[in-house]
Amino acid sequence: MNKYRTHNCNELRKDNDGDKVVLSGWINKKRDHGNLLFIDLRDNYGITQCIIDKENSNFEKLEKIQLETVIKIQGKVIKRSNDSINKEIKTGEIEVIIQNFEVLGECKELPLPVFSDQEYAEEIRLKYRFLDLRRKKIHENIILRSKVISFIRNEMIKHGFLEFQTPILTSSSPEGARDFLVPSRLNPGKFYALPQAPQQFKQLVMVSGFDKYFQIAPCFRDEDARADRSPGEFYQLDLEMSFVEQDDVFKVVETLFVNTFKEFSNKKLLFNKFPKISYKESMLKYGSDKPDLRNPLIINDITDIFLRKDVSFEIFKKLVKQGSNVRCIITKNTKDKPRSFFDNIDKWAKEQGASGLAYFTFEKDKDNLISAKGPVGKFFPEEALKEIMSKTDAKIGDSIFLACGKQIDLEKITSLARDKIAKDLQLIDNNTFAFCWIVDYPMFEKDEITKSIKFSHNPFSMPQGEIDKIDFKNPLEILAYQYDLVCNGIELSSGAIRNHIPSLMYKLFNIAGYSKLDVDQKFSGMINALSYGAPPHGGIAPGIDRIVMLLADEKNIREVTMFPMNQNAQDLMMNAPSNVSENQLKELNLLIKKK
RNA sequence: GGGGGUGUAGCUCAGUUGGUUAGAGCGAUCGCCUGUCACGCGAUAGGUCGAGGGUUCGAGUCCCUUCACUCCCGCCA
Repeated sequence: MNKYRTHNCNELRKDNDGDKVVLSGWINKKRDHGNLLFIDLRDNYGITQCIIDKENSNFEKLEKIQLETVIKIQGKVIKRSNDSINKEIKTGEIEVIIQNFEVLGECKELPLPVFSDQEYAEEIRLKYRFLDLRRKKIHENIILRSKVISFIRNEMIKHGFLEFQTPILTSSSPEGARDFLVPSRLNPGKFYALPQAPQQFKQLVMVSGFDKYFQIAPCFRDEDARADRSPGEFYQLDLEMSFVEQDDVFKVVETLFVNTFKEFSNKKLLFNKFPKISYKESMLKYGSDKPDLRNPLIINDITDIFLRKDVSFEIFKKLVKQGSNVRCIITKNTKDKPRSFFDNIDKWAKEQGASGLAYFTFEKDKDNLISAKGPVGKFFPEEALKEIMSKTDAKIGDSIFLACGKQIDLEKITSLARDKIAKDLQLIDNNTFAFCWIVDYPMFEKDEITKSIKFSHNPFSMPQGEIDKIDFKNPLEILAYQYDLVCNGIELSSGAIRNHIPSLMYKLFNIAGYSKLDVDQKFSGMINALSYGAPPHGGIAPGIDRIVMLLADEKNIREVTMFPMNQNAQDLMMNAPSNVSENQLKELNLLIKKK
């Protein structure tokens, strides 16, 4: 028999009545009645109420003991009387009468209470993460994360994928995010980089003939943090397949996500077959390439209305003549909303840096004529209103919010407004997951500052269309087999069918300003491998942390990360990053520049 | 790099128009209490009001500077 326990703290039931047991765990809570003491003993599995009275010689010692001390108790299980059963816990029908106990791990006065639903400052939670992780909600989140990863791994293996590890110390790449660098001792002055993703390696795995690969892969990017973005490191389900087209990848991923989300959440899936939305359509209808499809509001472009002679909204008309566009959002049946509802949204838009949102409501007057009610309604005669209604599917009683500006600013403000208005009108069903694919990303985009052409996503993506018919003269028109998976407005994943043809790759890199020599030098491993018989291949890499975040219904990625860093990329518990000794620096041929 | 929010007891927070000795709950310590499960009751200790400077007869409160944490923008192929 194990000397620490015969049962865990979630095991004993009324059938155990009379059993002699040994339990070990943390003191979760004490309730001291002077001559009678209740102790809630907690371990990973649950809680068992233990009890001792003054007759026992251990009583005084246990009465003084600190919460969160680890103890072992020997005792006897007894059934609780009917009126003292606790239905909140699985062991609530019994309790253990303590006969003897032993302290296994002492506990100092706590810097934060473990038994409490209160929220605490992150700083103290991160410093004492081992205490924070004992708390119920986050403890369960971390267990969920483990189960999700196991489940995904099983599913992948079931579908014939092989799991491989790829190097953590690799080379710096010129594209993408900022690298974390590791100095090389044996190669003075040179550096390894931690992989931003195993992108090149997984392609090399395909070239090596392994057909289907996956990995729960750590990825390192030295960029600033956000609520849904850990600084430094995160995990991807990295996967790649040979001899596939885009739809083959989609099929695998959809099956995986539907199964995973059904297994770990009770929320509804809005689509079992994820809709595909082109990048262009998404930017127009939702103002974003990560639309929240739970939100029924849709953006329409009605620039043409402001070319009509009978419309007299001169501010917008002037801007339209100068090249601006007008986009709008229709809200259904909002004619009875108070003025303050509309004005609040206009005020909010101004706070977001826009010039505000104009609005009016479609009405019918007593002569059955359509009119517009609202501050700018008078500028729109009936015929113009009819045209707006047919373009936007608006009905009498609906309202319209209008924004005018340059396309990029319009996309930004209408996207934000779409979220804001839906939130105010409570249009979003929080009990739903709405997945979609965003497809047909442009291969290139124009850098607004330098005016040069650059890759808009992954330079290794395959352009669409027949290869010998691609119009390289108009690079901004070239679409790529590049796709994102989005759920509830969160970007979960990016992927692509890869370009496995070196000659085509040189052409595309040339457009982005890289010579053949540049490509040969910077991507030598890749380009070399693709020259020796590479299969067509493609893949994707869903973010594990964000998947768990959605399943755990958490807003912050640190709630599903066991030992996260803070916003300044510091580990407050381990004191990382830290200074190193002169000797270590010397070995690495490094000098620290004094300020 | 830029913008917003927060910072008061170990923890979570209150603190009015600038005005006497800065408060509460939890936790800690001590005492009372044999059926609680957020047990209850009483007492005690615990404060550089993030830091520095300024205005003022007087600053937790107003002003300036600065630090920490956090959210957002930039950034994240």
